[in-house]
Amino acid sequence: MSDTRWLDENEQQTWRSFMTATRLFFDGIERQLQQESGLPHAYYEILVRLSEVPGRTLRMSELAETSLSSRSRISHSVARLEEMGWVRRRRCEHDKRGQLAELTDEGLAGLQAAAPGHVEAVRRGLFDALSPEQVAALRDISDTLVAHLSDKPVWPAAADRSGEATARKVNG
Amino acid sequence: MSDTRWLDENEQQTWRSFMTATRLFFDGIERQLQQESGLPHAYYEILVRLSEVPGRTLRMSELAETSLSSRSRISHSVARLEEMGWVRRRRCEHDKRGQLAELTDEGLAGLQAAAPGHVEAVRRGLFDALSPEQVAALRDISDTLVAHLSDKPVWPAAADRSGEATARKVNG
DNA sequence: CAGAGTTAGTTGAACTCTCACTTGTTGAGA
DNA sequence: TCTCAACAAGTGAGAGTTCAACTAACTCTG
Repeated sequence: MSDTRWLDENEQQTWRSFMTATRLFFDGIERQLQQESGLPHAYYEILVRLSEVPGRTLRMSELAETSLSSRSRISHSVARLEEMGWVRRRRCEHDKRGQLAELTDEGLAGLQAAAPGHVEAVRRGLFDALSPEQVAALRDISDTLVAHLSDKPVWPAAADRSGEATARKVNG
Repeated sequence: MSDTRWLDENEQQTWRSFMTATRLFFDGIERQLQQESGLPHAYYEILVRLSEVPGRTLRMSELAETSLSSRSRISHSVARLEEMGWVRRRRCEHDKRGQLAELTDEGLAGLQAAAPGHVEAVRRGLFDALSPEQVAALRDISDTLVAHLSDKPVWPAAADRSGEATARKVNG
């Protein structure tokens, strides 16, 4: 631990620029969605996932995985979306522990209403700025990072995403 | 508004990959800092900015700008850091509206204690995964985006960052 | 210099997210 | 079959962020 691999000048500047770019960009995305559709980006993504699946229905845990959310977050989010009438919860037939989240017609309509503004924001903030070569490079880099981080994430996943029972056993 | 410039297949996949990569990466950064140092990444950045400036002191609004935070966020964050004894607030001489935020010795020590783990996480999550060419490309892309988004952000800045008085005047 | 408008910073409410804990269910092995 | 670890999901407290409203100080301009 004593010999930290510090960042050199180039890495330092790359890191800061990357951080600044992503903050500026995602803050803008978040604000656009919030203001025009009253929806956090995370909620929008949940709706997208549901809309893309046959039956517009997914188990809570699958929804959590595909939206890169914790189960707890999905519970809270779906509860909120259910209040809005955009998602409906149903019991799971074969596993009584399970719950199914289904996108309602209202939810689909809401998503379709929100989509144009959101897509426009993504285009303006990202693709309008980058050359085709940069877009290709960005995709390559992102794919590399996703592969890298899916295997061994920067930091062990939250206790919430299961495994805490094991940890308890091991530790106590 | 009716002719949305939808994303084509390549853009769609680039966008999703980019989103996934940044989420995975920054979630990891956040978790590492929180667990090892009990600090949100935003707070860490505040400490870094203060540590880099002569006198380890910055006006609240300058701090807000360089940390890409709203004034309100900075107010809350500095209040929290002050409670911890890591930052001290002082009055500003020449502008009685102003407040100066100063990094204390404890704050500097805390930052120095947090740094190695954080830097290691950045390296493991980002630079260990990418080739030198990819790092160069990432820097180029990020610089491009920062320049683009600083000029015309995806979405108008929050009311908090001033200008709402003007808006009120124009609208009313 | 008076008043209008602007700027610096704070505050509180509302909301989301995380973490740790709890409930109820499933399934494998003694 | 009984038992207990593993799993699915929900819950509530605590923390951070945002937004709008507010106070106070500054600065123009007539």
